Amino acid sequence: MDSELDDRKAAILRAVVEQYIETAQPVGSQNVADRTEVSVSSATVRNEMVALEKDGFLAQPHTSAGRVPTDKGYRFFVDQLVRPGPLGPAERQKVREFFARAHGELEQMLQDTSRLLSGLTSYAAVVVGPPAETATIRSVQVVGLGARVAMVVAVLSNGAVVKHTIELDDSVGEEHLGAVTAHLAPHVVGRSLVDLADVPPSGNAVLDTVTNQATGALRVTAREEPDHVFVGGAARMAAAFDAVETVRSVLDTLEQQYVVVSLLRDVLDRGLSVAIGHEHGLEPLSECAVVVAPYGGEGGSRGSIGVLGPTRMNYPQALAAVAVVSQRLGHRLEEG
Amino acid sequence: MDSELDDRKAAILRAVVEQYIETAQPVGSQNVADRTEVSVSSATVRNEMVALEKDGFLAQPHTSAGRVPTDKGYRFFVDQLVRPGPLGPAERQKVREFFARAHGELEQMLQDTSRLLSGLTSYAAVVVGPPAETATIRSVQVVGLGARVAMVVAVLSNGAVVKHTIELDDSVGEEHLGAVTAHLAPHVVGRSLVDLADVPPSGNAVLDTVTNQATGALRVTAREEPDHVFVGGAARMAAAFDAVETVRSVLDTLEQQYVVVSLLRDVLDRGLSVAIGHEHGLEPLSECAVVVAPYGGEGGSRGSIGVLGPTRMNYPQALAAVAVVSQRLGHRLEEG
DNA sequence: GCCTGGCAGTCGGTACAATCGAGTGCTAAT
DNA sequence: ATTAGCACTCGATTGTACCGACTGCCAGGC
Repeated sequence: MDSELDDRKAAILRAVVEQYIETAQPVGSQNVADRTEVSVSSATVRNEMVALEKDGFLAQPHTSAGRVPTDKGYRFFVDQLVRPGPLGPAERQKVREFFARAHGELEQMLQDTSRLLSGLTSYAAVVVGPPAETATIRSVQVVGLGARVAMVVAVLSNGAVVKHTIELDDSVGEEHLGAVTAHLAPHVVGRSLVDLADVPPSGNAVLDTVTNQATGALRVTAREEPDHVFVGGAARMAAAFDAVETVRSVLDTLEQQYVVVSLLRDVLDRGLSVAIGHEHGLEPLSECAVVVAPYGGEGGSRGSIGVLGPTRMNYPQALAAVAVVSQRLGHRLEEG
Repeated sequence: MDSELDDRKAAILRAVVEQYIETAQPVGSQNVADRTEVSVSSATVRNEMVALEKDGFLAQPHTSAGRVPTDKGYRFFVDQLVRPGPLGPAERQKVREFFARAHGELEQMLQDTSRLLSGLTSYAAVVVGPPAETATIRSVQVVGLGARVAMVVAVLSNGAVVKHTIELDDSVGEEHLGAVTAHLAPHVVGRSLVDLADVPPSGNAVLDTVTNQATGALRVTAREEPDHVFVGGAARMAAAFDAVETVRSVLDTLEQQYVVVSLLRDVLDRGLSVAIGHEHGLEPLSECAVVVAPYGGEGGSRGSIGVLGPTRMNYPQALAAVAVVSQRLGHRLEEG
């Protein structure tokens, strides 16, 4: 394809993208020519611009307006023209402070992280918790709640807790549940939720029934427990767009957590760290770009974080923020 | 005060409010006079309107425009002019179906309930989970996670699970934790998180230290565990306002969960079920109204639900939806 | 052959005036 | 006390003119 551009075209494209990101206004040839990096006249810039437009990197909202980058233009920009970009000192400081006093529970920390990331970039941020598969069960317990209902609770090695209620037969009394716990625990502790073996029968029918219910419940949590998603700074999307209808549809999508999760997963699976406009298939987000990164090392539990903003987002900044936060978060989770 | 209005004034006020709720346009005297309920001329309506405006029930955006209800006008409307209002058959059906197949975990169900309520009203909905105080501990366990970190997990009678990590001394081994659990459990099971007694010392220094850490951790969860809040349909706020800045500030407030919780609590404490505009102190929500109801009976765990919309919300519908859902949800939670 | 200055042309945005019309307040008549 | 009528207000709409920021193209210059 034509994804090669000579130096001058590249410089012009860069100028347009940077300018447009900054001002949100179509940028004209004069404007570009004034930049020191481009030392040709506006007429020459215009000529190059028609070429860039023909190749699909730029577009014109209407005749006699400046040019605006297309998705393809942004793509070239992030792929070829942009280094990760440094984080400002103020932001560095924020990150440092955050991780210095980051404390406590996994979920709370992930939620706070999404707020941090949103604050750093002033876009919406998403943090997907580590999937249950990667953690092993440290402890399991069956607890009676009411007359005929009990709850299976398992503590995982990454500090998450999963639970699921089970319906009991009338014949099961509180006293059986302790036995079930005792019988069940040795066979599941140390394993992951996804590779639970069947527990060998004990001979006692009641006990075995409940035990099977419990392992079944655990398997269910592994399968249908939605990956925990934490969205921070959704309100900032309102500031990023001025069409209220766009805001609505973006927020609407953001509320469907599984959509967000699979979006991030898709992007990562395709080996990308940025998806722009229509590149991800989600129509309601076609005016958005996402910057994604996995966190968590090989050993520990892996998850992903992302920033969602308008296609004209500040890519260098977003890339830097996502990179730093994912790295620090990964470290943090590994040390427990 | 002047909170008494003769029948005609009341009828006119009602007409203005209903019309404005429907069209979002200032409503004029002619428009009101055309209504069958008001059988006087537009001139008379005008005369009454100046009175209503002087008394603060109506306002004029500018001269030569129609009238718009003030917060006080809405207040009179909901207090005097509106019966709870029936739920449409389609909505009834939605509610019925929802509770018919409502299943599983507490948190999931509350989240889904917020979606339901939002769907019924097409405003944003908030569900605040039952506070930890009302539930008693059914089971407690201390589980080692890493080298020097353990987790205290307690299962509550309402099906909630609270957890908190504690830092261990080097000298504490995995084998101690079982002993701590055994020593701790009898003294806390059956009690509420808020009235934990100190556990009498066992004589073993290490064991007692960890036990105290564990009870401390439990107390912390009771105190600082934020009430769980579930917001549904926040995106619908975008459709309710056309000023993007309003949308932003409302969403921003909605993200600060503790603000939302205390808003609902405040309203209920004042014995209200509706708070309009400036009646609740939150400036960013001054263009919003909330309709609130507690759920959960005397015995069971209590929480609250609410609908957040523009001041010109459809009060009859919102009141009906909130009433029905809170009642059904309460029943549902009592039966477990 | 590539750049560039110059120029005609396009088109959105703004400023201004005229007009329209919904709605008001007031008054006089019933 | 009610109402018909009327003068008046003022936002919204329309039309016009104009400005200015662009573009595309062409002809002349390096």
